[in-house]
Amino acid sequence: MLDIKYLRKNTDEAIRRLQDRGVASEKLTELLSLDEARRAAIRTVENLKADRNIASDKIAYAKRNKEDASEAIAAMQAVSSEIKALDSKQVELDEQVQDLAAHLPNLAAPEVPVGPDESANIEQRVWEPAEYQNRPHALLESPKWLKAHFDVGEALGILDFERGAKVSGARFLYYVGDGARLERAVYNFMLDEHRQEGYTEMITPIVVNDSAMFGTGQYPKFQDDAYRVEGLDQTYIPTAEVPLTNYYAGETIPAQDLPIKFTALSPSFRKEAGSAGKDTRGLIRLHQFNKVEMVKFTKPEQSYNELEKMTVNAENILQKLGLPYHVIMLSTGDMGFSAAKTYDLEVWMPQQNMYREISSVSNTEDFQARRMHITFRDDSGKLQLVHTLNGSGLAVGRTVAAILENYQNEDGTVTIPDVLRPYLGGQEKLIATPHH
RNA sequence: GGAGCUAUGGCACAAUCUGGUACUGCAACGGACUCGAAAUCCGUCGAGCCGCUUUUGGCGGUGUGCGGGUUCAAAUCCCGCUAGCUCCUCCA
Repeated sequence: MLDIKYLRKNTDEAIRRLQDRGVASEKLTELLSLDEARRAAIRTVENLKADRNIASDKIAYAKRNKEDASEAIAAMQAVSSEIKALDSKQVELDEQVQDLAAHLPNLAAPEVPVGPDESANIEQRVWEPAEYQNRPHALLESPKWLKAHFDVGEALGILDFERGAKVSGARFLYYVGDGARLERAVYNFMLDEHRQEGYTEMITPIVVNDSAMFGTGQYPKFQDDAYRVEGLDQTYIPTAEVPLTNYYAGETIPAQDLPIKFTALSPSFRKEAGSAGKDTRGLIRLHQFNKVEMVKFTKPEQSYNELEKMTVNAENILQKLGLPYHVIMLSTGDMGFSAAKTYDLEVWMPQQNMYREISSVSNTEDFQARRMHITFRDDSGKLQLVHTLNGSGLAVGRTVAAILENYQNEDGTVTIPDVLRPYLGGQEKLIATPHH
């Protein structure tokens, strides 16, 4: 949620910055004129209420003294019904203002490139492991035997998309045998790394209420992509960002505790509405996938420094796994609803011959904190909104996909990255094995 | 799922039956006393949100778990909900 006072005072600037985010200027002018009407209604009704409070005191005083107050009561009857009518009018305006405001995206930080979509994103840096040029799939022309990750996984018998579809539907799968073990190794590795970096490990609810979904900005605008539990005020989380960030909803955090860092593994559920036909095979786009998430609560002046650190925390995972990637800064048109600034990490997929998103790290500044009412007391004792950040560290399924594609060998086996071997009993390769 | 009880400042509680300024204590803050501190005494103390404003402040509105209703007036009466506790039932 944007600060309505900022919108009032800096209307021209706000219009321009919202246009950068693809919001028509009429949305803001409509909001502000409703807000003006709302404040006028408040002024009127509050004057009446002040009168009523004084009159009520007089009536109470008279009653205590056994005097007749019927004339004053009769006069107040009219005032009271007027207040009632004006009150409901004001509540109506209030709801309209809230509803419009709740649909406005966050404003982009000044350094974020302005553009309509991903074409305006800016590459920040590229990384690849030192020995990468020696791998066969790093060649300009990929060898013929190079397979897509889902073909590698199906040939090894460790990914079963057919039975996933049979039991649940399209975009669901079973990990089988070493596939399940590899997935588990990957997220255990990620959690251990983040814990060493000072993140507190959490296991969160994976079903949350509407207020939590509103707090992080998924609701009310993006309900269509959520797995809502029918008949209940509850939703399967699209990311652990929701329960992790809402942990402190409505609370004042002791200032000396900031910054606070959480990490959690969780399944993530997304309907992928509007993605029909895209990435229909493999681990890239599923209705349910595992993700290790990082969340931070910071003081305002810390948040951009912490954003850089969190991005490095995500990059560290890819570097230790030896997976090539690049970091891009998303443009105003490509960023998520709540973000003021976002870095995406995209991992190299050699068979697709392109980078694919594997992590997204964002500073939402006080946008989510205002929706959730998360505050701290600054040095002068005043309440201030915290800043919240979130980032994937990383999407686990996509990491498995990147490993299968980047570490596959000509004989169909997959070499296990060094850092994962301790999590797999020292195993060095994935080899096709029968299972039941 | 069933029954009962509970929800009031940072904490602990009173007022609820019988509607009319939300009591008191602790904590906190300011001051007096003191070389200083403790103790004692005096004073202040409803967080947050909203509106107005001449903006280190002032005035007003709201605010007794949440949402409604009745009433001139609701902590108090009525309806619905949520959370916690106890018992029953069920369960990994």
